[in-house]
Amino acid sequence: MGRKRLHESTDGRPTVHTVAARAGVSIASASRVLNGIGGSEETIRKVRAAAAEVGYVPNAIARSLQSQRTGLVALAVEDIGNPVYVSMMRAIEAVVAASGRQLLVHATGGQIANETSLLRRLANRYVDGMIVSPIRVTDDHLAAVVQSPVPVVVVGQLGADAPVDNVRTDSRQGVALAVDHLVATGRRRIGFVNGPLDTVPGAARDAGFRSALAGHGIVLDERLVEVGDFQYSAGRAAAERLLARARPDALVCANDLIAVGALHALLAAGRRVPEDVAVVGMDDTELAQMMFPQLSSVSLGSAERGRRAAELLLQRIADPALPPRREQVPPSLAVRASSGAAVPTPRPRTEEVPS
Amino acid sequence: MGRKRLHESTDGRPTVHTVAARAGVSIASASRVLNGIGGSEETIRKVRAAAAEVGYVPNAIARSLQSQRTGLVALAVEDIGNPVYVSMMRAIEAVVAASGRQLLVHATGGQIANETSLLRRLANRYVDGMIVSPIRVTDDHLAAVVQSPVPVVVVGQLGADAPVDNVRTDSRQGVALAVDHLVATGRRRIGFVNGPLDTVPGAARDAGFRSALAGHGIVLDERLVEVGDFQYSAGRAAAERLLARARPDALVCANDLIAVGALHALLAAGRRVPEDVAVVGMDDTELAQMMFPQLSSVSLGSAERGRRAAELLLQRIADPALPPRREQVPPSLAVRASSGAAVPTPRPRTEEVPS
DNA sequence: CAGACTCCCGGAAACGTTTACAAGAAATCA
DNA sequence: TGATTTCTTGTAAACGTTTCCGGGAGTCTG
Repeated sequence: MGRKRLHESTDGRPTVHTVAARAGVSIASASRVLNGIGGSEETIRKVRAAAAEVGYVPNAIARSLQSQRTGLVALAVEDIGNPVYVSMMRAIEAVVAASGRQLLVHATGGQIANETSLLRRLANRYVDGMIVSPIRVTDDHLAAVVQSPVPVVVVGQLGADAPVDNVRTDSRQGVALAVDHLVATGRRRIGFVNGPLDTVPGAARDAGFRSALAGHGIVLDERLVEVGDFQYSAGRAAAERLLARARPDALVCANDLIAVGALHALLAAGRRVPEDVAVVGMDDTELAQMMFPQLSSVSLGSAERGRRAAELLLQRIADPALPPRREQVPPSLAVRASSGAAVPTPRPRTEEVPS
Repeated sequence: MGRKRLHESTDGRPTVHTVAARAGVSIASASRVLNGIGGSEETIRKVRAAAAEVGYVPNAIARSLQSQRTGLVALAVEDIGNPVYVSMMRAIEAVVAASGRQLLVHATGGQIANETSLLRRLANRYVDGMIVSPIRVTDDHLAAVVQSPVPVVVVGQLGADAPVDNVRTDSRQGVALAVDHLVATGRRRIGFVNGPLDTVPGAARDAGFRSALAGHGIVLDERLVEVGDFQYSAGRAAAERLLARARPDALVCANDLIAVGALHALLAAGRRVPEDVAVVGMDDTELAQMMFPQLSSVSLGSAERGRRAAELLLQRIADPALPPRREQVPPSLAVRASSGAAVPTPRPRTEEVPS
């Protein structure tokens, strides 16, 4: 009686039951045909026809519940407007796509609540695995990562010995590369425009800057240090504040967006780059090459870190029992016009121009 | 017998059965407590404790199968490296987040197969709805959109009367705005660096350029038209080819990335911007303001289009029976230094600088 | 104190799919 | 022809959750 109405809802979308009924076979046979395994010619024909007639499209959620996988992988980053994450994403995408999965990206906007909620939501089986690149880390956050039901790989620094797959770089050393280069080219009043100190990269870069200066025996003038956030306009504002009270002969910037902001601030203040002030950015994004003058920038290997993170993730999905691994990608410095000794500003040298 | 082992797998993660058994209540009660509906104090205490002890985390896939919704919305775009999609994404994100849902982004890389496969996969219930912004449209593609089991909103041009929610702009008119402006400021040899003609926006902008010139009675010199793709480096290469064979006094570029490439090509060729050649980009992205000189650019209202698309999507999710709607956002022109009459190049006027 | 009402609980159905298992039919082989 | 294998099919369990429904205990009301 009531039993009979089970899968005959007139309004809803067709299910495998609908198809099976229409084809006059069992749902098992229908499912098998639709998945291309087995079935006599006659059955195959009938099921295919029935499916086409009713416009059957399988429900991926139900399939995933059964198969315990979704074929989806997620990447959570702060700010997708930052080109460093774009290159990281492209690298991840390539690896993930090669494994037949699809990559989804979520921008958390730097709100930690947002990121943990994402972890709690997506990681609860909507995706087969997840790569997160947090810039702030709290205990709550770390707990969410560790407890996640699906594999999670972290790009960036995490608690010292959290049992989590982790790909990092040494951004302290990265800042040191920039400082060394500037000192070697004769700069002494080196300023620093950083992101927030309560972020992991912000803190690391601050420490790196101080220790690098100390390594050269330079006493840091605190007026040469300013903090904004990791965006263009805040970077510009921070640089303007700095320039209003001090006269640096070089600026190290905590990422390329800040560096572009600093470039604007400098030119608006009538300082020439690099003649009066050298500028070095960080992350070595596409943006660095798009600017005038082209920006020197410290590469933190974002594409490489993304690639490795994706590989770690796929390995762990294949074998969840693996021990936690940690990989490190070394920074390197790309010297371009913005920190060249006496390169004329507006005309980049041809060999530095991307082809 | 075998019946008893049902939910006692020793290896797997805890389920609501595990929690219920441990708390000594039924799964119904456990579920109710975990969802915060009903339950005596005693039951609530026991279930909460049991859940905490076993580290229970609900399986979102199973929940979605039951509830027929996931709380996720997807956005599929070509190239997430293009800042125009970043601003669109931000606008969408704001609307979607306000509805308590999460936004996921997928970059299709312009491969049409990729996009239809995404539609076929994600739209099959992994998400509650989807916004797609295709630049190439095939019949197959259109069929995938129309047949999608979940609501889909298209940003951009689609077949004339496809029964699909659609938010578009008039990019022909957008190009006309640029041309009108250049003509009004005395330019006559106006070149055009476009994206691929087999894309919807590429074709529309080509048509717009030609008809705008014709509207001013200017005969188009075909050597002033060049095609690349919508990326920076291809745009630069295209501009170089154009400059090698013609001497424009202005360049209209089909988007801001191309415009930046053109800027490089011009400066590398020793032409001053805007004194020798005026440049106008398209999309009015953040990038336009980051360049030297700051780029004039035609805004196609990407943020507004995103916002409207998100609203249409949410409305349709709430009521799938709505008739298909179409909205249009008018273009507008932001004039900056790159097309100013005689503004000195390196120093942008302060009022044009973002604060 | 009987009846009505509320509250809490457990059994079981339901979401839509895949798949283990067993049984029946057909084909092969000795 | 009888036994064995192969192929196809259908029944039903399973994935993990939510929720309808009915029953039982307790409380209120007249």
